[in-house]
Amino acid sequence: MPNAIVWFRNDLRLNDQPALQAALRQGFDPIPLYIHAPGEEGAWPPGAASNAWRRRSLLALDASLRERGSRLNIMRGPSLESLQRAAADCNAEAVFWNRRYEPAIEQRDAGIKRALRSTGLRVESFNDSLLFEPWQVENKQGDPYRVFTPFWRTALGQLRLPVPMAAPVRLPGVTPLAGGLSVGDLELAPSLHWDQRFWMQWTPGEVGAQGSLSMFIEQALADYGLTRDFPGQAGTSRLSPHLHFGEISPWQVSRSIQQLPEAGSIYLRQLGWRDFAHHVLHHFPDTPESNFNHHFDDFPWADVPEAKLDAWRQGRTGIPIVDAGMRELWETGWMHNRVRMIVASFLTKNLRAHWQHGAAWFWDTLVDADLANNTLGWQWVAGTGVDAAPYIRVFNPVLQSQRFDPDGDYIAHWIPELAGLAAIDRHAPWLSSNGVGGYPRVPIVDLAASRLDALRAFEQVRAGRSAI
DNA sequence: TAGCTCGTTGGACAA
DNA sequence: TTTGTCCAACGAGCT
Repeated sequence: MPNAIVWFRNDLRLNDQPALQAALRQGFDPIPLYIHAPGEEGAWPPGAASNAWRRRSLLALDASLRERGSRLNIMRGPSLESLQRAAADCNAEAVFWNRRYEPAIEQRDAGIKRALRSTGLRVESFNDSLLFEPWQVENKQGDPYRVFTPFWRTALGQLRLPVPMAAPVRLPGVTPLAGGLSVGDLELAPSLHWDQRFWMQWTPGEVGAQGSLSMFIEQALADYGLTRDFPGQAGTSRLSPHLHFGEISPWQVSRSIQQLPEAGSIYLRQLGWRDFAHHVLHHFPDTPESNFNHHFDDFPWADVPEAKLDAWRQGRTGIPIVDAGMRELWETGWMHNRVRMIVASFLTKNLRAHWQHGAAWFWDTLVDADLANNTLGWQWVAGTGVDAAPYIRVFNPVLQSQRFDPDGDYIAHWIPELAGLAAIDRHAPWLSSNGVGGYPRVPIVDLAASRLDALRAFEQVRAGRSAI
């Protein structure tokens, strides 16, 4: 049988794997290949937490390929040269991969496709990661959407899930490519081993992804609409890193949650946000670097001292719900979505730091760091992004804490210094006369005063806009 | 074309 | 303690 290279990227699975299935269906022996080329990701090479996850996911993929008689070949970039070398080495007639949508990667892949085709190779790419690719949904004017709800209404009307593609039981054997590396050679593990505790609650790879999905459906899906906002409860799917690395397909998730149509449709909407983020990133490729809403280009961000940014990063702001979230992030590589909004609002509204400070920290520390989602989320909270709200919304972290962590369990879990306080005092310990150990006695910023400052700064943008 | 509706996740305050 | 109303009036998307 002729050979075809299956270029694995962010699709580290064997079920529902369109590129792999295409190779098999077209009568090729698949040669699985992963190429390490962080320098090709533009301004956004993967962060430390992403690398730590990817290392384990690659090991898991290699193991399941070996169980089936194949193996994962690993090379170091540049990608085009690696593909050409690999193709020559194994006499491949075709190259298949699944698409990515980061602007730098889209551009790179288009060039690679042209170059490989010009040498006579068959090259095909597929969607493996989205319910709707960015160009499949458009409004009645033929333009991209800028508001989620109309995007999702249109998208849902077109939703067709593909037939499941089971992982192949056996795969043809593979002769190792010349110059092939091992996963260890890529040096993806953090040098400080700060990720050690991550793996008590995460299992990167396809098996771990299937486990997360099963656990979510058995234990949390039925109450998803009620409990997803409460960070102290296990009410969310925790599928985000698995989806980011393509360890599970959005189609399988979508099919599975339909067991419970009502709760399922609420969760499906979250997958819709994922698609919408990719839609926005594709059509507005400069948004990782600049404001989606250019009226904010003159917004008076504060020049926040590094010490205060560090207090935010390290969970020492003196606002318990903020610090609990930042410590959860540092210790697990993940943060509950409700708390992401709270810490982001605190950084961009109360400290009035540019949202890019936050986006950069999340990018480095989240195991689910995803350029589309990270950019959309930060710009949304900062008010510079896709949200047509006519006035600025400043989260009050104390109110959010009282509403969504009413018993203070989440705070007590991540901030042991405060566990001795009565639940009611954990939201704003500076109001309590009881000791709080080494925890900051007062917040690094006055919430009421900084809120008014943020509203005034926003007013400036509005005034500037109407003057134009 | 012009007008209408409504927008993931809010806060403050009055009743 | 809980619930309702206003905030101040943008702009995307549809009809």
